[in-house]
Amino acid sequence: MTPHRICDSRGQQFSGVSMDVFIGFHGHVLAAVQQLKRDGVVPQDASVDGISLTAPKDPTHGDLATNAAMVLAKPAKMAPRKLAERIVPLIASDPGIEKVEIAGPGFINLTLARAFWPSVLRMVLEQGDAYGRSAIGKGQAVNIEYVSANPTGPMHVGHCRGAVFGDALANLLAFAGYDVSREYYVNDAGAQVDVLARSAFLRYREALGEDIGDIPEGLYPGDYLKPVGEQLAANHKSSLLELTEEQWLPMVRATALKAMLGMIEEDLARLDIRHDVFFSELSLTEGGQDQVADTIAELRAKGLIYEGSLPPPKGKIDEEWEDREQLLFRATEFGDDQDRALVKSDGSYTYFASDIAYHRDKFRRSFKSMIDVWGADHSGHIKRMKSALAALTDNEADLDVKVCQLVRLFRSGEPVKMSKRAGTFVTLRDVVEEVGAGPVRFMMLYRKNDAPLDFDFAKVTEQSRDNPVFYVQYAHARACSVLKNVAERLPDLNLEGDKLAQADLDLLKDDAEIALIRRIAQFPRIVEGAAQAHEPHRLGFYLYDLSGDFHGLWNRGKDLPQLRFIYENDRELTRARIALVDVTKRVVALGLGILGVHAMHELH
RNA sequence: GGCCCCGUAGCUCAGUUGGAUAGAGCACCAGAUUCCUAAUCUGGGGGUCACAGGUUCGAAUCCUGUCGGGGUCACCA
Repeated sequence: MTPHRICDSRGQQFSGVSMDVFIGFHGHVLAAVQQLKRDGVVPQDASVDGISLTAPKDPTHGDLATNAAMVLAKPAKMAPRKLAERIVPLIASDPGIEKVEIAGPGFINLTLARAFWPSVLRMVLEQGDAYGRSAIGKGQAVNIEYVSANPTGPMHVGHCRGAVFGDALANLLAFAGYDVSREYYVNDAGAQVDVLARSAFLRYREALGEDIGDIPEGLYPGDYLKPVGEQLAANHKSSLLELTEEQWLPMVRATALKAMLGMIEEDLARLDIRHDVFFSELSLTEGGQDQVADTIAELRAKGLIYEGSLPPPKGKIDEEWEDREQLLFRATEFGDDQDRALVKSDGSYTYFASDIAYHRDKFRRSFKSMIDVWGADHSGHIKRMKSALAALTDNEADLDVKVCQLVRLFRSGEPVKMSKRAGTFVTLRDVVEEVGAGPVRFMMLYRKNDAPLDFDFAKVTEQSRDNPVFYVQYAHARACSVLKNVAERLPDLNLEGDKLAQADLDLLKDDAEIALIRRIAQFPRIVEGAAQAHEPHRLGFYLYDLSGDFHGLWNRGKDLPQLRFIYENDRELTRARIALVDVTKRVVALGLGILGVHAMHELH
């Protein structure tokens, strides 16, 4: 593929397929391999799956490198470098490729024609906000379940990371061409919501004028239940007092649940998080049906359910532990270290039992691909959940459980102490109000999900290079600033819309300029890689690097005025550089958009 | 004791799913520095990728074992 074909193809070549600017060259390498197969140099059945085409870290290795010769050396029974010599002439003829070299153990390094890089810019300008979008998802439906915090109170910081992670991952997958459904599993069936109801009932009595004293041990003490009590008092006057707990509890519970969910939705909205579906656990067993029982029956039919007793828990001695026969799922058949209980001693279903039914329901809603975002304390449950789902769906469903490790809060290096009992835990709302949604989101994503994360209130608002939030936002703001300045200083320079794409981009020759373009060209690959690995943090690190290249280029203009973006002595060159600035700005904004962070036009 | 995660520069962490001489930021050292509204900038030193085996053309990455740190371990959610 030549550079010209790349920039001339408007809808066709890039609609529906990867916008990776290197994809054409990859095809080229594969075509060369096909030729060698026809020539009998490489056996027909040799796999080409391992052949990659990547941008090497070291620029002296060219723009692109392929391992094709090394991968095929064994099936072809040839030394890698010998085989490389056969491949080289087959790709060297492409006019888009300036130089082909064999290096190291058998890498084939391609140096692209200098004119290729400006063509990348032109393409990005034409693609606009579609740049980097991918079709690898093929419209496949993906269900991503995240947050799912118990509806018994406001969200605290602990929920924050999973919430942001799940939301950004959902954005990312949507950007990569998946059909994403965002789901919240509402645990409205367990004992904790009865506790919620009793706590609300106490507040109801308080609202009626009764002195309730201290909140008893075992009930939720938070003030956030006072409005619920007042609402109950307004709706029912004192009538609930006449009823038995059995009678009032369902009513009070429903009112309290609705209030709690409303509060949680508000908290999430502060972080720009909105779910498509709130799935009620209670709904699994309501309305004359019992999906949990159905689920257990299905598993029983597969011979995976039995009555038995479990060995006592190891590690700590639990006084209340009693040996009893219970209904168990054969998780050990799937590599779990124990079979798992489905029914509690009081006869109700365990959380696990409901959760299986819930995942079965997702599958029945035709989601074959599911992602769950869990806190680290639930990691021990992954195996049993996967086991149960595999059993129920005959391995047709794919479940990826992403575990978010703990967030440790700091204030200028000092750990923030939190105690639920003392009521000193930091809520999600506190954090967002103090530092803003954007910084919270970015910091929560600037780490691998399975590594612990330190969150320092002072750090996220610091204006320096070691605060990535600021550094990336600053790149965007700086680009905006340059665009604004050029419009003022050179008002007759036509920079509107697609005029920018007509700038003579070949004038961009400086190494720092090319380096920035190379980074921009990586964007679609980063998106695809992050989407496939379910790792949004890669995007955050990419944006930091991209911002570094951009700031670096700006800094060079300090010493060398001829390298400044706005160079009044050369209007055409300025136009070309403005195109580069504009594209950089767009890519930063696109990347931030996927992370769910609003790109700022000015910083103060 | 079982299972899961982690172990990379003095510190905090990346590492394109197995690629070439392992990279950033902070800190440290040496220079430069009043600016296209904006974080000062440039360069430098610093590593047995916890350890030992294995897999192969090639391992920080995959497998096994050891050591160290964290989480979790009937019924709760």
